Amino acid sequence: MKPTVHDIAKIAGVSLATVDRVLNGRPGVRAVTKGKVEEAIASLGYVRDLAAANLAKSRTYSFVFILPANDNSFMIGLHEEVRGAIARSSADRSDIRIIDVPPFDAEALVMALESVLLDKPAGVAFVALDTPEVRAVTESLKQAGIPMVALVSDLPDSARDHYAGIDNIAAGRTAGSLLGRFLGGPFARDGEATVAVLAGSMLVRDHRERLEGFSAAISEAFPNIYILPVLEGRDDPALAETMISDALRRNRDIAGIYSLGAGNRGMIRAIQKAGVARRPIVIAHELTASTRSALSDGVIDAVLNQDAGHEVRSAIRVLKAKADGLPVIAAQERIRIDIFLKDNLP
Amino acid sequence: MKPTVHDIAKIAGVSLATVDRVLNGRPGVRAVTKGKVEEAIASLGYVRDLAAANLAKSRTYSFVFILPANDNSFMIGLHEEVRGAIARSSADRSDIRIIDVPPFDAEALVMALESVLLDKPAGVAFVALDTPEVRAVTESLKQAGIPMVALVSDLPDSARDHYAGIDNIAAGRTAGSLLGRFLGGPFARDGEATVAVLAGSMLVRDHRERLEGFSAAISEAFPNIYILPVLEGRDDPALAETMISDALRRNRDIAGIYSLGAGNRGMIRAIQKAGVARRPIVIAHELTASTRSALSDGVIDAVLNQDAGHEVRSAIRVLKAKADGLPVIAAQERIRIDIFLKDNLP
DNA sequence: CAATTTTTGAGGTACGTAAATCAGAATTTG
DNA sequence: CAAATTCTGATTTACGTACCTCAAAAATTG
Repeated sequence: MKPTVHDIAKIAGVSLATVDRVLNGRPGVRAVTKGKVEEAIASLGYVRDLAAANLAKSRTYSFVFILPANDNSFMIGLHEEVRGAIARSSADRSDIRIIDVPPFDAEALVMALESVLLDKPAGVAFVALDTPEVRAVTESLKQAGIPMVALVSDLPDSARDHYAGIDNIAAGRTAGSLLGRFLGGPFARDGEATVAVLAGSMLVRDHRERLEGFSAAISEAFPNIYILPVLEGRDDPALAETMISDALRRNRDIAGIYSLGAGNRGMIRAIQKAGVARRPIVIAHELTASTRSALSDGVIDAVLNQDAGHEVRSAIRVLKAKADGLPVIAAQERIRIDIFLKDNLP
Repeated sequence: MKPTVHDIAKIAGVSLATVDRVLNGRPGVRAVTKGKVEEAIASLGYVRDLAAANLAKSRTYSFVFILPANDNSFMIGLHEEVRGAIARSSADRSDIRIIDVPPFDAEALVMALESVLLDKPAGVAFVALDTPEVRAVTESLKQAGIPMVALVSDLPDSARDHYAGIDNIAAGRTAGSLLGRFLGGPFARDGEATVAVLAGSMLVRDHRERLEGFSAAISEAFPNIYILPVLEGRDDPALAETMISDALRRNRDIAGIYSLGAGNRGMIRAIQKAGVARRPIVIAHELTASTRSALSDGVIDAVLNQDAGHEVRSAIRVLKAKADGLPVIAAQERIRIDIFLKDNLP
C-alpha cells in the first residue's frame, strides 16, 4: 500500500497534527521534530495524494486564457480549442476563463494581464506580444506567484514559465529546405530560381523568426535561389491576393512561394487565377479548410502546421503542474511542427 | 457550486442510498424511482467527481503492457517510455506492469494475453501480431470486459478498442512523395530513376503497409521511378549492410533508398562505404541515435518518426478513459507521423 | 523556580463518493 | 388480508488529506 500521513506519524513517533504542520509548512514545529518527520517522509517515499488533497481543499484550478480576437482560421480554431477545454473542465477540477483582446494591441494585452493580477487565478496563458511593457507585467505576475504560459507566440527573456508553441526558426528552416529541394525538379535549369515570401507582418515575432529560418536555410543550402523582398499581407486574404497577383505578373519566373502567415485563401486564389504555365511550388503555414483543399488539389505542396488543440491542452497541463509545484514531462510538452503533404493529411 | 449526490437526493426527493443505487447500477430500485433520480441528475447536470469516487473506492488502475523483447532502438525506447510511465504511475493511481514476449512470436503473445485474462487488469496494451489466434484471444478479453489498445502495430477487425500508432500507409505514401520530389533535383535527367526499398520483414503488417503506401504514391505521381525488388533485412544491421552494399554495387544508378524498418545503422554504414559519386536520396524510419546523426551529416535526407512516448502516454490515457467509460478526445490521441529534416531536429 | 511562551497531541469536521447495515415502508403474492 | 417480498430511508464508516480547536507538555525566559 501507498504510505499515508498516518504512516508518517507512526514512523516519526509524532502526531498527525505535527505531520500536517510539516507537510503544509505551518508554524509551530521545532527543527528537531521537523527533521524526524522529514526523515520518515523520505524513508517511506511518501507522496501526497493530490486527488485527496484537492478534495479536502475543495480546490478548483482557475485558469485564464488571454486570446487575440483575430478572425483568421487559426485564431478561431484556437478559441474553439479553449472552449472545448472549458467544456471538459468540470471533469478535471479546473475553471477556465477567456479574455478577448484586440489583436496586435500590446496596451490591451497589458491591461488584460493587469486585470488578471487582481483575481489571482492559478495560472495564465496568453498569446504574447513582444514589447517591454508586456515583459514588465509578467514580472508583476511572477511576483504574485501566478504561473504563466506563452501560447503560440513566445516572449523570451521574460518571467513566463513556459512556451506552448512551435520553434518558428526551425519551421522557417524546414520550409526553406523543402522548397529548395522541391524546386530542384521542374525548375532546376542550373539551380537558379526566384521565390516570393508572403508574411503577415514583420512586427510579429513568429513571422520574423520564420523568415529568418527560411532565409538562413536557403542561403546555406541553395545559394542560387533568390528571395524577393517580403510581401506583408497583414494576414488579410484580400490584400494577400492582390500582392501575390501583382508579384506573379511582374515577375513571371517566380518558381516558389513561402507563405508564412495567414490570409492563405487570397494567395491560393491569386495562384489559381494567374494561370501560369508552370505553377510555383508553394509552402504555407497552418492547416485550415482552404490550405487543406489547396493541398489536395496540388495548388499547395506542403503545409507546416501547429496543432492548436495540442497547444491548449499542453498549456493547461503545464499550468496545472506549475500550480502544484510538479515537474512537467518535457517531451510531452514539446509542440511539434507538423508537416503535411497531400499524402498524410489527417 | 458543482452539484453533488446530496443535491440529487434532495431534488429527486429520495435518499442518498437510492441515488447511490441508481448511480452505481445496484439493484433494488423501482423503475419509477429510478426515473425520478435520473431526471434530477439530468436537470442538475450532475457529473460524478471521479477523484472522490476513486478515493472512496481506493481504486488503482492496473494496466498491463505486453512488449516484444526486441533489441532495436525503437523497441528499447518503447520499453523505456513504459518504464517512465511506471515511475510516474503512483501519482495517477495507476499500476503498470510489463510482460516481455519473444518478438514475432504469435504463440507467446497469445499466452501472455491469456495470462492477463486471469488477473483481470483495468486494461491491456500490446504490440499486435496479425494472426487469427491473436484475434481470437482479443475476443475473450473483450468478453471479460478488459479494454485493449493495440500499440505501434495494429490489429484491425479485432476486438481491440483503440490503436495507438501511426497510419503506416500514409507514412509510406509520404515517404514516396518526398523521395520522388527530392529525386527531382540531382537525378532528374528525364525523370527516370531507380530506387531500392529496405524492409525488416514482409510478414509484419506495419512494413507491408508502408511498402504499399510507398509504391502507390510513387506509381501515381512518379511513373518513371522504378522500384527494385524489396530487400528484407530482418531489422538486423549486419544483414542490412550486406544487402545495401550488394545492391549499390550491382546497380550503380540507385538514386534513392527507402528504409521502412529497423537496422538503419547497417544501411548507413553501407552507404558511407560505397563512396558513390552521387549519393542516393535516403528516407528512413524512426529517429534514433544513428539516424539522427546520419540526418545531420547529410547521409539521410528525411526521417519519418513515431514518438514512442506519445504512443505510450496515449495508450494509458485511452485505457483509463475506457476503464471509466469516458469518451476519448480523438484529436489528442491521433499519433502523428513526424517528419524530420536536418532543419527541424528536436 | 515560577511565569510565560512555544511546541505537541488528541480529537474532530470536512471534501464527494462508495458501500454497507438495518429498519420501515410499499408492493406483490397466495 | 396476512405473509412474503421488494423497495426505500436513515445512518454509518471509509478513502487520504486539510484545517481547526483545545488542552497538555515541553522549553524558554525572567
